[in-house]
Amino acid sequence: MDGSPSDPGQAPGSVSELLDRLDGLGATLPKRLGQCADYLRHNIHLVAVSTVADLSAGAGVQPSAFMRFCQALGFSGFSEMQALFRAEYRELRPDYAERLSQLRERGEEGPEWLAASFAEAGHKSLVSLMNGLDGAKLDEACRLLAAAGTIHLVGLRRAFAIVSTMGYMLDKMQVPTVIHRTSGQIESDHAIRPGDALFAVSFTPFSQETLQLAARTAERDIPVVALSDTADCPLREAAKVLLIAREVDVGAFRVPTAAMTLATSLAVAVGGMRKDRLTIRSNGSKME
Amino acid sequence: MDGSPSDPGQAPGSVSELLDRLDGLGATLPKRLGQCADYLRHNIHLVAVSTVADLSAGAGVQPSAFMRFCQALGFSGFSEMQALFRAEYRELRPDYAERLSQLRERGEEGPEWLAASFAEAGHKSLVSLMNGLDGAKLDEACRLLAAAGTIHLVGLRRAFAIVSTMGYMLDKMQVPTVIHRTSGQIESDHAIRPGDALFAVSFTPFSQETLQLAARTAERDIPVVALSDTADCPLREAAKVLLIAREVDVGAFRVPTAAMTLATSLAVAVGGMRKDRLTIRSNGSKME
DNA sequence: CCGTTGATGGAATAGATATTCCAAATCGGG
DNA sequence: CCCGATTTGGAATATCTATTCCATCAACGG
Repeated sequence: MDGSPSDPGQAPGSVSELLDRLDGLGATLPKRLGQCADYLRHNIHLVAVSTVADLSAGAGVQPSAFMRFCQALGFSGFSEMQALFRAEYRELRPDYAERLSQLRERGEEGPEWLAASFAEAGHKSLVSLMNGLDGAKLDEACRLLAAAGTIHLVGLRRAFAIVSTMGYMLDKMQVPTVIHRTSGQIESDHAIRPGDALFAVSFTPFSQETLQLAARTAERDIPVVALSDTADCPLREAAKVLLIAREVDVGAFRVPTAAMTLATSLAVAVGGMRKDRLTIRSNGSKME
Repeated sequence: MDGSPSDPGQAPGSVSELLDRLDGLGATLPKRLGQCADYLRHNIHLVAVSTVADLSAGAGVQPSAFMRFCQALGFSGFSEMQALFRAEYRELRPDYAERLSQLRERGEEGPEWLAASFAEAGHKSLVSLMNGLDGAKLDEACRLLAAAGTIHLVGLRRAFAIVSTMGYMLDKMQVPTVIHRTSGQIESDHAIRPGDALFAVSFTPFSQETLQLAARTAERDIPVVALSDTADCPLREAAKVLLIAREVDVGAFRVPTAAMTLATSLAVAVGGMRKDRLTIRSNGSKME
């Protein structure tokens, strides 16, 4: 049955299985098939809605080469591979898009319509978050916070939800954390000591309290990591790293979906690095 | 050029334009084309990845009927219509899916990988939120809160981010709101007066403080609206309406994307209803 | 009840698209 | 430098999909 020796004979049953196999094949593929593999890895989302001609052109190869590539992956041909992507697409796909279109029939502005709109906005925010995300900056932010003694969090108004969540998660992971509420007193400053770090969150319009705390902390050479919704925010002066999460709005309102997602990722990553540090320090005996 | 009188001659330039036109055509369509319209409204997401045969079968009509339907919408044929959906799909589509697949190459567990995972989880949470959303319950929740004098919010730990955001938004919309922090005192109770309403948020594992405040408030016949991540949560006894928002997790962690989206929708809807109420009361003179 | 108009189903056709095939090119080893 | 094995490009073909056409059917007005 399976003539060629490297062919597993079985086609992948899901997209992630396919990606596994792609990784498995590694660099053993001939030049043109390698181009196909690269192109596929970077443009998975196109498979469901494109033709072999489109894809092969994108990869810079002949259709026949792309065909051979599909077969090298274990499929009978392109159609079988595409079926996989289409099936996955059908399942995961927003029923909410349908819902939105149904809701336009009976008047808008109701809570359900709002929910659908905010959900759609959330999808878009997440997409744009990932499109604009700078891996290096994120790594750096992570490193700074993981290296700190105590992590100080500040964020008011809309931003408070973010620091509240981060504070809760960091605390659960046993990372020393303080949430600052600048209720008039300036005493916050003294709690932030050399060796600590400050994570400041502020969206337009920025609260003076947050900006000032960040500025004073930076002046004392304590590292500040900032999260905002725009790159030209006053925090960029004080911050060693400025992360951006912009939300898609519905009317004048927005859900902090992207910011929340980014902040949570950061918290979990920092928690993970901290755990490693602890494990090493205590000589491997303390786990979990 | 355009022979038929009812044909606008111009094809829609986007999916939402298409839906507009669908609504415009309303019930003027003959039976079979009406079936197509219905099916399309409920299955928009299938168009990009299906054939005329699939869709017409789904709608229960002949391919030729579906063809006529596409033309009635102003397209030259099905292909032109499908192109629209495919284009929209290509644009909106998660680059983050690609990113995830690229990241599997160079080791996992880094912050960027986490962000991509949480983003994907967020997409799924939003989809499942909208799939499971009960419009009637949401309306009812909205009505109860809009009718209240002051809206009281309670939620601790993970839930605090939710009430914090709601409190901020309601306040911005000039809805009288109090966020309760049960810092030991029971005095919270006295602040909640007849005519008010309580919005209680609690996720597993539930905090006693929230549950108890909700229970005591319900006993006093003050309406309680609850938000949780599971239907069998202790709040269901006290609550007149229990809303559910379940999050997809990454490992042991989750971002409160769905809950945040639902809560924000509720807040905006309530704010809208309040404004109407105000406008009516003040005899239409106060607008903005 | 009949004739006209519009809608419908199904088969025929035109057009894409996937898939295969083979000659030419390339590569690697002796 | 040559020979065999592999890979490649492009054209030929098979398959599948969209699209049209027309005979039949239902609805409606006279």
